[in-house]
Amino acid sequence: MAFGKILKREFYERPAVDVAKDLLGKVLIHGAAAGLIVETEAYLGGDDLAAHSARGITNRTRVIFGPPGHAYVYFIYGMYECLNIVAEPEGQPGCVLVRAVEPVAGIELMQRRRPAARRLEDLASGPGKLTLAMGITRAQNGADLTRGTLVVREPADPRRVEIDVTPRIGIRECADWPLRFVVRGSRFASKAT
DNA sequence: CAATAGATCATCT
DNA sequence: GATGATCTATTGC
Repeated sequence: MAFGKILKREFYERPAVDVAKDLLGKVLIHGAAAGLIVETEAYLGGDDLAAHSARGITNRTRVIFGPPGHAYVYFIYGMYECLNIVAEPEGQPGCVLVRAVEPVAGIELMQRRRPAARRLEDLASGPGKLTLAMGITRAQNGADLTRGTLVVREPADPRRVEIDVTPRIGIRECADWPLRFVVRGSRFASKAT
């Protein structure tokens, strides 16, 4: 694989907002499938009531309070899974929802897993689509993203990207907080920009 | 095009 | 028992 180094634990051990912005342009890899991250959202601790961690530690939210650089995968709407990456030092809640990637490897595999996607731009242009395309399920909940089959790497060809900031999608609480980050001009981001 | 309904279940009240 | 960090197909302009 012609990608750069795996991001280290320290990358994730920072405020969720910083991690969310800096993940744009990095490469999400699961097995043979890989994609450039083009859209993320930050979910914070404190008074961010939109975050799953806002009501404290439960069986489901446990990993959000755990060490950074791990995956938080949850099941939503009876049908879809969403991938988050835990940020902040251990003990502090905070994570980054990965909403969309630009497919760069294992594209045929992803297309097989997403027959409904007619165009490359629709393969992983949303949190539910992304997990389907990449084959990510709750089996990956708690997985360490600095080792194993699910990792994030530096891109082979790092490019500087411009970032658009918008409110987060699909939430009721804190619906106007500017915590969604999108690679400007990307055709692979979700549509509700 | 935009708007809407339906699918479907883990989690928390 | 209600709700939700969604997606797709379908309907109606």
